[in-house]
Amino acid sequence: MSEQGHNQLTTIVQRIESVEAEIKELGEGRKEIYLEAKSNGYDVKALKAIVARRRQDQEKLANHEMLVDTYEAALG
Amino acid sequence: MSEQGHNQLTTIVQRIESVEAEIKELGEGRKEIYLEAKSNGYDVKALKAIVARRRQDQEKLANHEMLVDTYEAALG
Amino acid sequence: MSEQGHNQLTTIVQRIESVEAEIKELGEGRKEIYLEAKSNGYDVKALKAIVARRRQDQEKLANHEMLVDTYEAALG
Amino acid sequence: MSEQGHNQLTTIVQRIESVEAEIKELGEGRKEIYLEAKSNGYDVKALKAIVARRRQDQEKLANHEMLVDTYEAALG
DNA sequence: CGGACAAGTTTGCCAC
DNA sequence: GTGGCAAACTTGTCCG
Repeated sequence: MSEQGHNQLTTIVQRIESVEAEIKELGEGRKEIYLEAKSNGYDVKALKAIVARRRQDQEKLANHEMLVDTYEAALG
Repeated sequence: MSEQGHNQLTTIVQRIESVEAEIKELGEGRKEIYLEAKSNGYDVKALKAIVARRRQDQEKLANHEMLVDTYEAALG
Repeated sequence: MSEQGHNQLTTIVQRIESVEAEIKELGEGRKEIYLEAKSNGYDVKALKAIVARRRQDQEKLANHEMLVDTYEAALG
Repeated sequence: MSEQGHNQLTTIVQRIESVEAEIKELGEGRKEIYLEAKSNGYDVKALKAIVARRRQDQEKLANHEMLVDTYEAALG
C-alpha cells in the first residue's frame, strides 16, 4: 500500500533523531565532566589538549596495527 | 595518599574518553542508517535536509520559551 | 616589474584591513544604539533577544527556500 | 500617546538591523577578497595570519601611544 | 573575573 | 582527489 513508504520514511527519521538525541545527551554529559573537573581545580583547556593528544596516539596505534595486518596478509 | 591526585585525573580522562567512544559509536550507527535508507531508494541529501529542518523547528521552539522567560524577567 | 607581486599582496591586505575597519566602526555604532536605547529605558537583553529572534526567522525563511531547491533536485 | 513607545522601539530595531545588514555585507565582501586572493595563488590561512598579526601590532602601538599621553599628562 | 554569547577557525563529508 | 559545504571546536567579547 501507499502508506508503506511514508511509514518507512517516518521510521528512518525517528531512528536518526533518536541517535542524535543520544549524541546530544552524551555531549552535554561530557561538558559536565569538564565543568566538574574545572571546579576541582583542573585547567579545562589543558585537559582537552590531553584528550586530543591521546586520541591522536590511538589513531596512530590503530594505523600501525592495520599496517601489521596488511603485511601479515601480504606474506600469506 | 599521594596517589589520589593522579587517580582523579585518570578518572576524569577515562570518563571523557568513555563518553567520546559512545558518541563515536552512535555517529557510526547514524551513518549506517543513512546508508540503509539509501539502499532503500531514499535520497540521503533530502533526508538530511528534513532532519536538519526538524531540528531547527525544535530549536526555534526552545528559543521561544527562552524568549518568553527573558521578556518576563525584563518586565520585572 | 618585480615589484608587482609585492604590490598585489599589499593591495590585498589593505583592502581587507579597510573592510575590517568599517566593520569595527559599525560594531561600535551598534553598541551606541543599544546604549542609547538603554538610556531611554529599554532592556538591552530583551532588545537583543528580539533582534536575534527576527534574525532566526529570516534564516529559517532562507533555509526553507534551500530545502525546496533540495527537494526539487531530489525529485529529478 | 501609547503609539510613541512602539514607534521608538521599531526605530531602534530597524537601526540595529540596518547596521547588522551592513556588517554582514562587509563580511561577505571580505570573504570574496580572500577567495580572489586564493584564486591568485595566495594561501588564505597565511593571509589571515598576517592580518591578525598586523591587527595585534596596531593594538600594541595604540597602547604605546596611550601610555605616552598618560606620561605627558602626569608630567603636567 | 567568570561565565554566557557570538565569531572565527578548523575538521570531516559529500558531490563532482 | 579536490574543492565546496556543513558541523564541531576553539577563541575572543561582552555582560554581570
